[in-house]
Amino acid sequence: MRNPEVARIFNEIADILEIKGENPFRIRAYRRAARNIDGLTRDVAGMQEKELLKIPGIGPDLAGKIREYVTTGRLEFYEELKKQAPPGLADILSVPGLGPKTAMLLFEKLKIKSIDDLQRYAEEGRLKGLPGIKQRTEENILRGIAMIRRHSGRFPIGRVLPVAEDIISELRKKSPVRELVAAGSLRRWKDTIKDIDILSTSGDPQKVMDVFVHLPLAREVLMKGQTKSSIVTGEGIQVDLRVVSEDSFGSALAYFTGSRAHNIRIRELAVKKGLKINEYGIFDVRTGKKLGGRHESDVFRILGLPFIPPEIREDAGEIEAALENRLPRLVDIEDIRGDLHVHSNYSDGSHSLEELARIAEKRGYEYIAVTDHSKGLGVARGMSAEQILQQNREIKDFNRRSGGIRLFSGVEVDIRSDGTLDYPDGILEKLDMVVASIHSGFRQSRRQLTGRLVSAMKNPYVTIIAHPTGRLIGERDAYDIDMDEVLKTARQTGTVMEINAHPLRLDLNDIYIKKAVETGICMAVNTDAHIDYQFGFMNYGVRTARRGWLEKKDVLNTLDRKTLMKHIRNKRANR
DNA sequence: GCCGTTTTCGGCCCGACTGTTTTCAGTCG
Repeated sequence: MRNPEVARIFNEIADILEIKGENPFRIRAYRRAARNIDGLTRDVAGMQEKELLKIPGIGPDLAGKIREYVTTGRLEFYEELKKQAPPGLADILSVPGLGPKTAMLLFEKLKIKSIDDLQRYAEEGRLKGLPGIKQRTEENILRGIAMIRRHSGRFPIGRVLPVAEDIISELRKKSPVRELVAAGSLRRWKDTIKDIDILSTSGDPQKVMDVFVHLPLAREVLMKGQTKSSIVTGEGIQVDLRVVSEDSFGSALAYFTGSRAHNIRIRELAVKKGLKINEYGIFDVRTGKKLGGRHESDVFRILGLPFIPPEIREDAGEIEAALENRLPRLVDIEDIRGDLHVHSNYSDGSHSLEELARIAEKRGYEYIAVTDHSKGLGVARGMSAEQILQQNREIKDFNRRSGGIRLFSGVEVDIRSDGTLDYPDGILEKLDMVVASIHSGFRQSRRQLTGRLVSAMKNPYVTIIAHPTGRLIGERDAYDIDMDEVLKTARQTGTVMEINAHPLRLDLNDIYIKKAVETGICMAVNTDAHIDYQFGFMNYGVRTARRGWLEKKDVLNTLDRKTLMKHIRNKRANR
């Protein structure tokens, strides 16, 4: 897959062009192309010019550049550009408050071409005296450098959401807010978040701003204005708060939910219809009359579009789908009837089977699958063959007694480094369902890792592949597998792919989910819960599923118990 | 550099805040 490479190069080209002060629309064209290539499920290396031209934002020029790069491994235009602006120069654009104009100035006047250079000059007070730079700017640059040295920028959503909830509840208690919601990438449920955007309405915006910048968790105040302020929390997360009037709330919410690329497309549509959209409302350009803005739905309605759910507002085809009235009907948390991957105290979970059943019942589930670790996973107190058979008997016994919730007997069987499973088929066939996953040998070759998953999927008793890429957001990269091959095999064998809802996993991720949907395979959204509160992770999983355009019909655990069992037996029968 | 029910040229989303300015450019989202 060459797409990430091509996307990176286009982004770097955009950076350099920006520093050179080129036409902003040309720069935007490169960035848009980069983004669309990155989100593509097909490899651009295998596409002919004609197919490339069908990608939004790719015209004859960029199609040619893509072909040049994938066939020769080199892009002449890019090599030339790098000679004109040193590659490190683009890095200093990551310093907050420092943009392309300043970068060029610093390079021309002082030959600064890296963040290290910049820091040295700033510390020695040698930036002062350049046009537009005085004491204050120098201080801000040093603060900015310190900040990016502390944090790489994006945080897993599971770490950010609780912070946002804290801030929202504090503001509710201490300031005169009416509406108060998180917007931005948090409302779109991206798996990683750069900053928290909060939107509110209030009769006294100034008071809200005052309370906000004095919140105990505000370590630093980046800016404070009449209607907009920014702070940085102790964890290093930037939080932007915006206050608007009640009758602008809807348009402001649409605007601050983004994504930016989505907004630009929406506003382009508006311009074509003689309308103007900003955070204050939707206006008729000719008469200046305000047509709406109180409710977010106004924006879509006035444009003649169906409502687009926040999770898919990425300019990744949702605008086209809306225009043609073929938006997906996304799966909803209410559709989920059970969890097919949870652990008990038979292995490394905290609860007994009875306790798990009570927790699941409280959530309104019809069933859960108890899937403890297999013996190979010593660290997780994996079960011996005797133990799992014992557990199986206990589950059957429970189901006989229980009138309500149903427990499925299962296992999270380890896929060993040679691709074999940790239990023989003779044991697996006694269980209702089998979840299989990789827990070791992450550094094997792409071929080996792919082969392990493929051979596990070919086992008729393997129902679900759990956390298929093994990534831990911010801690461990996905291991190197050929996802096309894996999805193709899933399709052929009738194996289900998991969307692991743990907020550090969210694996498969949105991009792969979309690809899986296109491949036509069935998925399951599971929490992998080890303790009661983790059952609540289901929402993260469902939101991620929605980002991948997943519909209810694609999700195994939206089925009723009988249909679900039929699905599982189907694979076993087709061996 | 892309794009087209304003179609092969001339557009391309829109506004808030900061710092250094005496009216605005740069940056950000």
